[in-house]
Amino acid sequence: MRNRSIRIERVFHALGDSTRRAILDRLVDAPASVSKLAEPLGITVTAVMQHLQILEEAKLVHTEKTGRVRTCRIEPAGFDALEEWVRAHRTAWERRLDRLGELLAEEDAG
Amino acid sequence: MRNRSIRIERVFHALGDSTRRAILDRLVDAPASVSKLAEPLGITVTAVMQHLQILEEAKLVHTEKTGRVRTCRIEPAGFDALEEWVRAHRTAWERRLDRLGELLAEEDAG
DNA sequence: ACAATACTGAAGTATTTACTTGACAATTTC
DNA sequence: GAAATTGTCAAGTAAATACTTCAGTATTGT
Repeated sequence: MRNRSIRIERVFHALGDSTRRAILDRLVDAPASVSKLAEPLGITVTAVMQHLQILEEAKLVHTEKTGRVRTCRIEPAGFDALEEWVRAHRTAWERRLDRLGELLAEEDAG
Repeated sequence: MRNRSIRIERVFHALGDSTRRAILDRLVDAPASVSKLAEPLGITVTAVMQHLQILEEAKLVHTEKTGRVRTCRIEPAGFDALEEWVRAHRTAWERRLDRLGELLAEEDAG
């Protein structure tokens, strides 16, 4: 079994904010420094740092500081966890509908 | 082109709360009334109503009132939008990594 | 008709959250 | 080594959010 222990809680919390999603949108194109991320968002570097912390906890972003600049990149683990969650819920729901369908078919036949 | 106009904004906002996710978990198993949803959550029916409104706006849940009871069911549209978003972001990111790989390979060769 | 059930609406509260400011630390660059 | 760049820390604020209570309104059962 793969390490699925990334708390989906954190992933959803992280993605629940539009600024953080904007950060992800940006990082999908290319890695960026904290100040480069802040610039188009019109918020302070401090604010971006706070968002980055949440994104890191959700394993949606990985950051690394070399010298005085912190480089931020997409990390796929959080996305994996999210996709997994959606898939699990959808299939559970579809299975139920199938069972329901069978029951109705039986009723019709009987 | 399919109807993708469900605001992903709303989907993420809806899923950003653990009580709402618990409601979804419950509805995946079976449809339920508002009071049945409230019972195991230990919150008032009013609170559940407020959550349901948000889940409906995100098209994750559909509710329908017949008589005095409102029945709540999973609606797949919101899940579709979510899956779509994850996939789009992942592929964009992977495409970039591929381009980067090619560039590095060229550098090595040259 | 009356009581019980199931939800709805308005209004209030306490906490969380996104953001700021301002002071500071660590690199680069000149 | 002085000055600019880039990030970090602590503390504060205003708005959003998840709840609550209480007072209704339909609908159903006796």
